[in-house]
Amino acid sequence: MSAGEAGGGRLAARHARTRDEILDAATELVTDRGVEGFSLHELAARAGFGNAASLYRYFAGKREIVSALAARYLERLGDYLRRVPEDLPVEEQIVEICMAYLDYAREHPGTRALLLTTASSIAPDFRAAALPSELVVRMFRLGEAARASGALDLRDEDDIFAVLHAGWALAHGMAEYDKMYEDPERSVLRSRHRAIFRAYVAGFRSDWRG
Amino acid sequence: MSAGEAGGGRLAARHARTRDEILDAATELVTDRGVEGFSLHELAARAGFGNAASLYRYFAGKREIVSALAARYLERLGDYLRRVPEDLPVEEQIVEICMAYLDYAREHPGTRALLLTTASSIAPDFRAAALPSELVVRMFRLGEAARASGALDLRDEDDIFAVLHAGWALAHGMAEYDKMYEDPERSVLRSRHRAIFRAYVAGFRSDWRG
DNA sequence: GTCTATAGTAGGATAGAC
DNA sequence: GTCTATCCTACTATAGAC
Repeated sequence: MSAGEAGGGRLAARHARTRDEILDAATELVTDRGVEGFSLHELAARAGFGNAASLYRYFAGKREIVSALAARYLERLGDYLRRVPEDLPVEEQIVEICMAYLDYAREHPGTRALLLTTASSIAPDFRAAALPSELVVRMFRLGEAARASGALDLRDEDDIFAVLHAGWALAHGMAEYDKMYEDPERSVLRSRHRAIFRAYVAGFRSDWRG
Repeated sequence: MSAGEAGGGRLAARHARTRDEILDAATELVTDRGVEGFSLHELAARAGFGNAASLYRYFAGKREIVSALAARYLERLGDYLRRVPEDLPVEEQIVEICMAYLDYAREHPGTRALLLTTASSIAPDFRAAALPSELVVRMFRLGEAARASGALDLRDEDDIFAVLHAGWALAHGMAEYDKMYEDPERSVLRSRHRAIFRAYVAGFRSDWRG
């Protein structure tokens, strides 16, 4: 290979690494103060630069940084969800997917907002990409399996949607609640959370329409 | 009564009315763009003033406006919750309280964030006051009644807390979800939402600990 | 590729005429 | 009580030296 190629490759790798480091620093700031609460000046300082100007060698501007950050953590949330074994019984699988969401929220506090909100003032056009469709499909398959096996009382697609809807809402709400009341003994609560998710699933076992 | 008193009273009333109008305008702006997304200039314009300076006759600054807004909507949420009849069966009462939260969220979109988040960049010290303790007490009484009557499988105070925790999370999450996917046929969904809340309560009827 | 310097903008808040 | 005018600060982004 030519020196030019090798040098280019190394430089590109270094460039990518620096981008990652900037995103690492941005993560801390976003966690602490939110997307609109941190400045590029602060970010540059935390990433080891003397001035914000240097950041523009790596990103076109704040919007691009926020976009890249959202993409990164969307991917990471996907990792958590994918880690749930597919061979678990349907009900447990639903519970564990909720737990995975909660785990993500605990381990990446403050990044969830990136995945949900349109950071309008930063990027009027920007909306975080959806979860990989592979995962969305998995959720619906799960609901379909619960319907087919009779594990849950689901009659049609609307019912399946209701269960998934409720699951997302519950997991999201619990993550939100936990964020407000941070707990020193967090590990104790995991079993508690799992029990609540089990109650949620159990609620759909027999007629729940009224 | 003296003319001074009467005049003072009238003027004070007019002052209060203007304050209210400002808050009305602020509600629209907060709903559209969020607490940090609107400027006093915009607010003044929408409230019928030519310039932001006039606002300072009514509020000390933006922080005070946001605080007053939060107080107003906290009170309003209280109204929704109080409207739920106290003589309903326990389970239904829990369901209807969740529905009341959802109704509030639908009818006052965008104000919920005020009640939850610390609007840090606007008011570093500000955190919305809690719900009137009267209402918090009611929730716990409700959980206690569900335990005592055996309507739900609750063994101790932690279990009661778990039910309430789950209810809040579910209602909050559903409101959040609905906000993201606004629906033209919203009224159709109310029965759907109620069914989901019923499923949630039903999940706690028999052993839900695993 | 990092720096200094600075342009350009926006928003909160105040002074003072009327 | 409302207006015009202005100060101050903070922030994004760019230009250009090194």
